[in-house]
Amino acid sequence: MINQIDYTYKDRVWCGKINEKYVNKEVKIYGWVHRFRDMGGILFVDLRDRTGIVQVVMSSELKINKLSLEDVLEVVGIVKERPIENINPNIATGNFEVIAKEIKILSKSEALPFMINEDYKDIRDLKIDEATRLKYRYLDLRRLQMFKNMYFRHKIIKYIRDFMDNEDFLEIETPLLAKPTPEGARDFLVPSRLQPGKFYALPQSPQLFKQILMVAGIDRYFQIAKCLRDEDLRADRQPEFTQVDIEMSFISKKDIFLLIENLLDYVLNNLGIEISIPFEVIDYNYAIKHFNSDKPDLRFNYPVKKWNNSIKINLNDEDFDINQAYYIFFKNLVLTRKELDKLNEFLRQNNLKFLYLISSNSGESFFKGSLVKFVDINEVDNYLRNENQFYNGDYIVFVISSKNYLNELILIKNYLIENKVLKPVKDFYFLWVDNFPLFKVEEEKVGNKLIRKISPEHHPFTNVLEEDKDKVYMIYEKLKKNPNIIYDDEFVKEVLSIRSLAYDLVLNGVEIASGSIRITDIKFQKIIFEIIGINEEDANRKFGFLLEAFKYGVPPHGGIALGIDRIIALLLGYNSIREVIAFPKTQSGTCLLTKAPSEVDLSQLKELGIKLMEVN
RNA sequence: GGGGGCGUAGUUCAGCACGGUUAGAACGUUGGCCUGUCACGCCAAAGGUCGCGGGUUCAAGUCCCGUCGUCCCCGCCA
Repeated sequence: MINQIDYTYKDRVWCGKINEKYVNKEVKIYGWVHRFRDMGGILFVDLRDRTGIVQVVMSSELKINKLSLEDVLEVVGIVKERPIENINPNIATGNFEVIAKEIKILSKSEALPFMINEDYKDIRDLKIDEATRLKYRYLDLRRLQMFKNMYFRHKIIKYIRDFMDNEDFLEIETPLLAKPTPEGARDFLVPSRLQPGKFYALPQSPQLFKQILMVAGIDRYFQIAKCLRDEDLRADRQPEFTQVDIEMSFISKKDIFLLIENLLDYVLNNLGIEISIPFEVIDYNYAIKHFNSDKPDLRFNYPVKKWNNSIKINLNDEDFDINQAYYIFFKNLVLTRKELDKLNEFLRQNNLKFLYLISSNSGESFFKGSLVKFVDINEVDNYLRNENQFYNGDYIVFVISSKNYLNELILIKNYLIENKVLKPVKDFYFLWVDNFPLFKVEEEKVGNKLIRKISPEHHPFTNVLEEDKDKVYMIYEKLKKNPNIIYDDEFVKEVLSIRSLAYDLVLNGVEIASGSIRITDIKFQKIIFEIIGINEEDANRKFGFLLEAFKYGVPPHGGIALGIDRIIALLLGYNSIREVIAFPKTQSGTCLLTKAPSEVDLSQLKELGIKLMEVN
């Protein structure tokens, strides 16, 4: 019998941590049968726990029942150093093995729905359908890779809490049963039994509560907060996701930037990732103008340049307008023959007009591509030479054009990135995008009429850049005089030109945080509400408690929220945040493990006063 | 709401353009052999409503229509 008396969880010896200090000592280990090799008289078992794998050697005298993959074992044995010829350099414990004295099968496993011991060499290429993985998520999570993801996530959150605590922030839990908010994303609704006909909403974010906490004098708040939005899913969007929600009083934008830079520096350094702070800051307008994006990926910074329309391209194609022609210039881009062929194929398939320069072995360079017949090569060559300081035969140039010129150029860029032809200037490129507009103007078709509407670009509590404040009063007055002025394009331009105190943090072209300095002037807040079409009555009904709170001494405050799922996925190199979430939903919002959402008993509905109706 | 990809053994895939043998492979599973393997090896076997429904056809995994599931994208996500 295995002696249990003096053994506590503190004495646990992990499979992956067997090392020289255990040699010739008796250990008790627990784990799952990762793989086994039955040689007849001797049986090798790779026993796995979350830390790794160790080889257990069993002689035939042990007479244990037949093993299956993923049986749960308790093994008592002596750790031995392996003879040199038997060392396995592929695993961390490869110098050692456990010679079993006693073995207990704690639990048997049936044949598995998919293999989880496949993470070796070329078997790594085997892919399991994600739906199958999600249905048996507990098996999927047993894989060391998935455990590492969960561990990384745990550590990130732990270091965030350490840092925030150190900076005098309080973690405060805000309610999950909250007030429905008609603005923004669709709410998940929760019917109230005690008040039939009324509903709670699951919070899209703790926004209003954290601002109330500032009024409450907490001053520095944060929360690892679940946020819930009933919108369509994507690889980087789940209906519930986690944010590091932060709010501070008596600060400016600079303080938020500083805090987040220090936070990420601290957390990532603890995880062995070096980053440089402070992060670059670019203006929203600059980003849009030069990258056609409010979240540019500056790991691959290739500016788009306008084509000089005096350099003729004699192409008869109604989609091609030389006055709309742009080109992108990839520095130091050298393609192999194979890469070039693949790129050609890609460009042709996407029907792109292009021209590129290649250099031959003899040092000569010449142009190729679908536009080559339609240009004067010498003229183009001279032009590019003058325009681009570092022009030489190693460079490749594309000229394309259409109404969607930027999208097409970005398509090429993305293709080159995906095929690893373009190399990132660094692994993790953080970037602040600052001075977002305060408003956006949306158009909606009602019948065959186009309705224009002003709405907040960030959210209605976002403050304005001080020097643009007068503009807000101006458009407010104009709208009051004539609500139809919204259909005047000059007026819309004016509305869009108003800058806010809102900012995003971008990592490798992905928005990972978003925040703003808030409005604390009740009068100004009311004007904003009016501009975005929320009248006084609506405002009081929806946000009256916030306006009321602001009457009793509100400190200037602002904050930010970081999307933890996205950050972790990016740091670990995943496109999908599902790889870093233990139990994610599919694109149709179902949990394949539990089959949620599901139908409910009629009695449950009755209690809530809810009757289902047909919806087409 | 829209566009696209995928769905064949437990798993990963081949077969489908151009319809025509008994639908194959690898891994896994089951049984057997093997005392130094480590992606062990060897021998043998079982395992399929080709997602589901309908249509075309003498004949459908293969062609057509619909539907369901899943993945990617647009819309949407203050």
